[in-house]
Amino acid sequence: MTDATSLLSALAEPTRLAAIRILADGGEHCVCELMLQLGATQSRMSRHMAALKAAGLVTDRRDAQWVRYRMTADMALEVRAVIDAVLAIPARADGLRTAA
Amino acid sequence: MTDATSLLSALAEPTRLAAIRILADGGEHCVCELMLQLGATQSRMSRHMAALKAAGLVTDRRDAQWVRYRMTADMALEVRAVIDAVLAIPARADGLRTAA
DNA sequence: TGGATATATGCGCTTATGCGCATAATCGCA
DNA sequence: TGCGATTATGCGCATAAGCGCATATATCCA
Repeated sequence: MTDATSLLSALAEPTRLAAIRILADGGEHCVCELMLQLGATQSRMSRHMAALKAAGLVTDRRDAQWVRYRMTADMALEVRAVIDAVLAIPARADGLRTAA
Repeated sequence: MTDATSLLSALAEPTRLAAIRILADGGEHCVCELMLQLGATQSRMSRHMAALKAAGLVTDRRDAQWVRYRMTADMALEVRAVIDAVLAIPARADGLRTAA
């Protein structure tokens, strides 16, 4: 799973990458917040987060009726380095909402 | 074109990533060499290289009947950083030949 | 228990992606 | 000019990916 291709595939989608950008603040974010900020449908957002989770990039935690996502803590250094390098690339209108 | 998503998409394919690994030595490599080392069909290899070229990651140069590919020299620093980070991830049997 | 909120998932559809096959295009050389 | 070697490309096909819609599931609260 630490193979580069699956990592890159997980990141190579605008909405997913935008979600990673949000989670990069180190905090927890529920699906509802992510879908609002990214202007995504509920099912769409849910599935994309599931994909990121399957790739091992994020972790989820149930909190009452919410599911809080956060970046995986114990990530391989090489993987984390790739993510950091990717985030260093200025974000386009990747999957932004009103961009405000 | 410097947007992260297209960069990641270009890299998120085993054969293409394996080609980048080969080109990372800084030298020039013809399609014939790449297809041999990676065990890819001629048309397949040609198209993948075209994809990398379209993404701005490689440059081609006609040399007699050969087309020599090499990593793009004047690449954005952020892009180069991503590539380097990706290459730091140990290669699986990505698209290797006899692995010998 | 019942309703409201939040998230996940089955299903079908549309589009994108990767592939092989055959063929065209390019170039060197006899 | 004609042939061999190398690379690109048109075409059709199979599969993967992303999406919306509806529905199921989980949790809280009255």
